Amino acid sequence: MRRGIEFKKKARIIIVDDNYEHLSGIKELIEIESDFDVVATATSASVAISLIKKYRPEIVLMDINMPEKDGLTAIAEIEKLELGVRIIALTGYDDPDLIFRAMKIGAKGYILKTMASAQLIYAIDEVAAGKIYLPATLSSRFFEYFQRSFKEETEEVEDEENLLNYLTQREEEVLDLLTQGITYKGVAKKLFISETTVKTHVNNIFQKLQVNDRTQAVLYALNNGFLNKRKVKIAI
Amino acid sequence: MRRGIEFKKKARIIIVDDNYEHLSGIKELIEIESDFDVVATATSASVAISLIKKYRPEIVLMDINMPEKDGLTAIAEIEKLELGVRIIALTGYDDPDLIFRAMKIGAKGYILKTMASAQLIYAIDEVAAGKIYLPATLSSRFFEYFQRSFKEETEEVEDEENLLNYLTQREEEVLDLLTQGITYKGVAKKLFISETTVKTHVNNIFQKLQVNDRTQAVLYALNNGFLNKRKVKIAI
DNA sequence: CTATTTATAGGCCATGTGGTCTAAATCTTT
DNA sequence: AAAGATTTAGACCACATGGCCTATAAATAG
Repeated sequence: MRRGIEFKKKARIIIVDDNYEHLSGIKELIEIESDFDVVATATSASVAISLIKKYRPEIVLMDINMPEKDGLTAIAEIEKLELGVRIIALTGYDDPDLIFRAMKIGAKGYILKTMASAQLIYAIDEVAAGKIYLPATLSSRFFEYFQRSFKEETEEVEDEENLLNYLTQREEEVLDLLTQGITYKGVAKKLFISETTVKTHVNNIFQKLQVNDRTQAVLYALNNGFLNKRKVKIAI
Repeated sequence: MRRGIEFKKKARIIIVDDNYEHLSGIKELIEIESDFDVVATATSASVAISLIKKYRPEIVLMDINMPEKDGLTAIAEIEKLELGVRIIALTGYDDPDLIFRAMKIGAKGYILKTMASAQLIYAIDEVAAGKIYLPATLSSRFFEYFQRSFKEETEEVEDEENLLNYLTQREEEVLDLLTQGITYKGVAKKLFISETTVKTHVNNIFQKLQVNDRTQAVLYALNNGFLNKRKVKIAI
């Protein structure tokens, strides 16, 4: 929109792809069809990382199907450097899990090799402008995967019998302190009750949770959303 | 594309909005501009839920800024019913947190009231076709929020000194068994070593983790990505 | 080839933990 | 008002746990 008025800095790009044919193909495409500046290319992730440190490009196009060090690991490593490099993942597969993982570790875009070249340029444009770019088809997949993984997560917790529901208020308080690694004495002091009372509560908790020591009780509590209960209430 | 050839079932829609003006506006818009069937409308979430149970619509347009029972809670409840209803969240705010939460609990679309009516129809079209629809601007926000929350999550774990790194392999094995709530005896059996050896390891673990009982050790391990280490290695 | 680390194991003792039983005061529910 | 659940508390006992110490074989590092 404001093109032509604002100063247009050519974004510098590094392309990484173990397939040399494809690499030079993309390079040419970008040089001809766009006004980005391809400052370097690499056919392996390790070389790419040193090049990135050297050239500090704005954008990295990263093939994530490479032998030895794979692209995802490379992306994670680059992100860790915190150089402000914006990485676009490039691959032949529209596997939702792959997309999800790439976005999770910080990729700012994800495009398929089969996509039209115009879309590649557009993606770079968007990412260079600070946005995140996923083609509509992929973002749909991403969302499905996202929702599915989230549903499983909450289902696991709410599923069937959650023995935590049988605990009384006081027992929950005691368990809460147990999950902080506090002893009988400590709990007694905090709740202003005697140590034996705490023991009684703890024994009742064990029976209700069907465990026989505090570690198992704490693990049960943690695995069954004891701490999450509050979090979920606030978060959703 | 295959329009006209395939049998076109009119998707049934229920619209929920506490603002009556707006509600009827959308209703008219849909009835005139699309061929969806608005089977009912509601101005409160609780009424909406009973209507949904009765009419079993394919699509629900849900305003998420409503008094009393808010839209997000309503969406969560409807999703829990597992009626296969596809919900589109409708609101005036493009708050990324709100978008994220809506998608998290299962909304299949999210559109702003300020958006053009054509976009609303398009969104319904997409969602009715089984896809998930987020306008480009919102999906960008969503992704940013997604990445940010994920980054924080991993940073918390990798941050600074992780005392777990000082543990030897054997100590990690022992701790692993402790995080499963196993006693000295059990650990000894599993590792084919004597009970006193286990105690020695455990004591060393305590010192390294700067704790003084197993519960605290387990909690430290869990909070500092002990179990995640493997997961992360496999997952990323 | 020594020095260090790691894994192994034992003893001793204080204290924490868990099992079981009883029981009273208080609060809910019917 | 009676029945039931919850919270409180005690006694008793077996055993698990944790602190502290020493010590040896094996592996690793310098």
